Amino acid sequence: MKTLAPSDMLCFSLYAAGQAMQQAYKPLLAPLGLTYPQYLVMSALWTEDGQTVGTLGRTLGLASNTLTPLLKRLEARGLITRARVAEDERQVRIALTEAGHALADNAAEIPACILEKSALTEAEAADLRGRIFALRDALQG
Amino acid sequence: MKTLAPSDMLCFSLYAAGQAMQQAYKPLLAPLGLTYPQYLVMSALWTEDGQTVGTLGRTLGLASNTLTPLLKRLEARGLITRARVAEDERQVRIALTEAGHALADNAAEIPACILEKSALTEAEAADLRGRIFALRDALQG
DNA sequence: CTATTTTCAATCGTGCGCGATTTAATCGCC
DNA sequence: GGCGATTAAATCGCGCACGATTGAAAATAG
Repeated sequence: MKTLAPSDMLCFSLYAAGQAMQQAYKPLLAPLGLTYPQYLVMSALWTEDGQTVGTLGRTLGLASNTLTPLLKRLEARGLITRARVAEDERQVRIALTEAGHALADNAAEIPACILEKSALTEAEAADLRGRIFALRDALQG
Repeated sequence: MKTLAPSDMLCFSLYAAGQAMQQAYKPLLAPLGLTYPQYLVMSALWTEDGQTVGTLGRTLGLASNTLTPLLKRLEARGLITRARVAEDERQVRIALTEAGHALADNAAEIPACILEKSALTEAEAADLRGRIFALRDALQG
């Protein structure tokens, strides 16, 4: 059994494309002062404000050991607030500040820019996205 | 313009699938004592031994600031050697030790295991790999 | 109603990724 | 041959990811 070269590995294609994607986002996120994982968190909050750390983690596939420091940085920037939930003091609710909410406007053009860089049509991108999510589901199922 | 939820983003599918892939590899790599990036480096060396740090970096899309510490760990484990190239003392050649070469046998079944976990046929996996590499190329082109 | 178990977030340590800089060797040009 | 420019690797610092543990709050069992 010959060992596969990275260029023949499905896993490496994901690894390399994921990094290329982060590089593609970098110049678009730099004006917002966000890293790529921070942008994902903000996107989740723009979609649904007031999520708990646990809900955010389930959405993004991240645990508190990753999210807590990241959220503290967003809080330090004044983009979010972190507060214990009254009904269940174990949970921490993340809420957008006015500045955090306003940042969505500055990020509005990013998806179109990325789609353009990807050289895919909207339909092709949606199809590929579906296949990749299916792969993720199969891998962790 | 409404902001996209992570689940509607092509970038997030890559991000999430990449992490799921690493998780899928983890139990297979644990017996070898390798992390996933270390496995990619070893795979590159199993494919072509004696590469320089720069060549490895170009193959994997990693710079010396990532590779140097990783390679030092592999060297400390006795899997590789690091030596300056005589004709050009700026370069460092990475060579497999006997142990490093032998480790390929223990890793021989990994690609088949991953393919099985992915729930794809070989042809489907190859097609998806091609599309994802094409996306990477478009993003960094 | 107390005791055990479970759940949620935070903390700690390790290993990537990468921007920026440094050091050293080689190349190009004169 | 000498010298500035380029190239290769290493170093430094920061921000993720994640396994493991901790501490506190809530749910459950007895």
